[in-house]
Amino acid sequence: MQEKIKNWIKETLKVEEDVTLIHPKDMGNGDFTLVSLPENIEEHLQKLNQNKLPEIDKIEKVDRFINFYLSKKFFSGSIEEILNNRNFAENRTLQNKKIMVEYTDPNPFKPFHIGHLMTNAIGESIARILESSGASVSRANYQGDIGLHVAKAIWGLQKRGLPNPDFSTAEKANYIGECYSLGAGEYGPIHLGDEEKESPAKKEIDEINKKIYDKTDAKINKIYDWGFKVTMEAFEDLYRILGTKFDFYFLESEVAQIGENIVRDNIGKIFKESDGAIIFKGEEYDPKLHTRVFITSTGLPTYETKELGLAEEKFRMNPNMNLSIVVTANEQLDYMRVVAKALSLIHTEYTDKMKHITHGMMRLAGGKMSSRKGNVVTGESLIRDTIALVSEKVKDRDWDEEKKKKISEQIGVSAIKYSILKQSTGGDITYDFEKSISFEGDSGPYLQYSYVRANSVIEKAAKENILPDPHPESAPTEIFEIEKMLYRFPEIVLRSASEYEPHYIANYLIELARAFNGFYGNTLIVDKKDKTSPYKIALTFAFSFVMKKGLRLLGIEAPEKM
RNA sequence: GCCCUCGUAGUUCAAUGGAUAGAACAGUUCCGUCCUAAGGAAUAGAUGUAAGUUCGAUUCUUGCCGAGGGCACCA
Repeated sequence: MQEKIKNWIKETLKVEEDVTLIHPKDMGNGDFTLVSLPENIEEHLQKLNQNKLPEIDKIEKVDRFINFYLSKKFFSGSIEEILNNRNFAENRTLQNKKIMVEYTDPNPFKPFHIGHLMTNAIGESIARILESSGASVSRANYQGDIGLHVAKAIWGLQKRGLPNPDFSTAEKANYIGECYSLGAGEYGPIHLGDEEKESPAKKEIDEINKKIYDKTDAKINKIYDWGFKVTMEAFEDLYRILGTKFDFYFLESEVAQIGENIVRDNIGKIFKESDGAIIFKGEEYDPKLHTRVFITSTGLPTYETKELGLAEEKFRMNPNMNLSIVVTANEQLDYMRVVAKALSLIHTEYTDKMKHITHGMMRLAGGKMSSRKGNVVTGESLIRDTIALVSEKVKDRDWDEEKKKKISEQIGVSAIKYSILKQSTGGDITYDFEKSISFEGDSGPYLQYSYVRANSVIEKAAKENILPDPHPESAPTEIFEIEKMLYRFPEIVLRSASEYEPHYIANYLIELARAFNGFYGNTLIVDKKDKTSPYKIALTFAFSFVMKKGLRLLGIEAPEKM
């Protein structure tokens, strides 16, 4: 609609350059506003009025703004479109584009952290938003299956012994996480007064680390295989609850050699030797970049090198890929720029096909983290605790156990995901545990609740045999705020996709829910005596459809009951 | 020291260079037999600072102040 009005304005006024057409902040100022310079404004107004589009009811001038009011007919038409078009709000801007999104990236043998939870929520939502623009999206997960962290966990497992076989997968994974913490704590130097001494555990852990690489110790191999399987299974359980299904799993051990070959093939051209290490001098290409080590003086490939191997592997596995997106925390921003520069020198054809999206840290309000005591708040425990608290709230509902479990998961996950996605990616967020479980106001459960309310209205209408009717003849003359918002959904989705920003959708949905709840509170929707009831029910249908679709784009499920 | 990100109500967050800077939580008031009150209505409260560009700046540029992250053998 925005494009249509823009084109009409350009044609009518015979201007070539783009015009500024926006939604006014205050709906009392119409549905669209043309911002123009003071000269000729009267003349423009006259021309526009003479050549008025059928969808436009009224045009008026306030200061230098020309405001357009859409007609009731347009709104009822948009409601009709929402009801008839299952693909409403989808677009084809990325049709035939192959995009890979890498996100989550937890490490086997380590806990699923809050950071992984954030990356997952953002990555999944971006994947879905791109899909709704017609892209063919594959989801990728990259995991560190080798390295010191694994050795620390195995050292801890040897010290404490394997967990009780009756433990659930999640409990076993937590146990492994504790063993990792034990190993990590013992690895550091011991302080004796002012003296610093290497801990005896360091030597043992380094020894284990070597054996993990060369696979010569049968006992360690066995623990490794068991631990790898347990943590990966535990991650899968979380992905199921979170609503993610990955198409590709990349492992550090698989891409390390590929990356090393790339680096060694380009020594002298792109990479240089320095103090025995192989480095890339980023600042020679761009003052904003810096030098990074790709292969250490002991001959081991670093993270940067593995990242090169990973990129190459992605393009190999997914030929003709148009875009490779990686979602990580902010702290990787500067490394990734250097890596991206090196990669674009090796493969110029990748230069415009890589995008790095970063997010901030999640801080927990109220001092909930107490790592020393071992009860660290992990992503896994955050999900578990939130769901448990929701379960408590719905325990008296008249549903069977399975339904209670499912709905508690849907609500708990939405509480967490919404608090991550409601604000722009990039900044730190504060997760207030207490607020999230109170479900008040600006929250995922509030959106879900609005959806459930709409559905129960629809159910009631069905029982009373009132059919929805979006045609203007049955519409009340009043134009509801909710009508003025529903038709804008496709614009919001488009913007989210082009900026890779889910929060536009989250903010839109909260305003939409508020508009619907206002409508719901002030209007009797299902009423046999009311001739406009079928229109109001159609409106409710349209709201329910858009809300469900919007929640889906955020990676949040819409429960049938709450 | 250099590079990146960011400073908006008491708090947590919004605002494609446009109108009176939007919400939510906390505060003060109302609305209970009703399509689920996990709700609705009302009320009060903010752009770190100094310049510049512009008809017009929270948004763009620069200085300063403040916060976080990154700057070679960890990932």
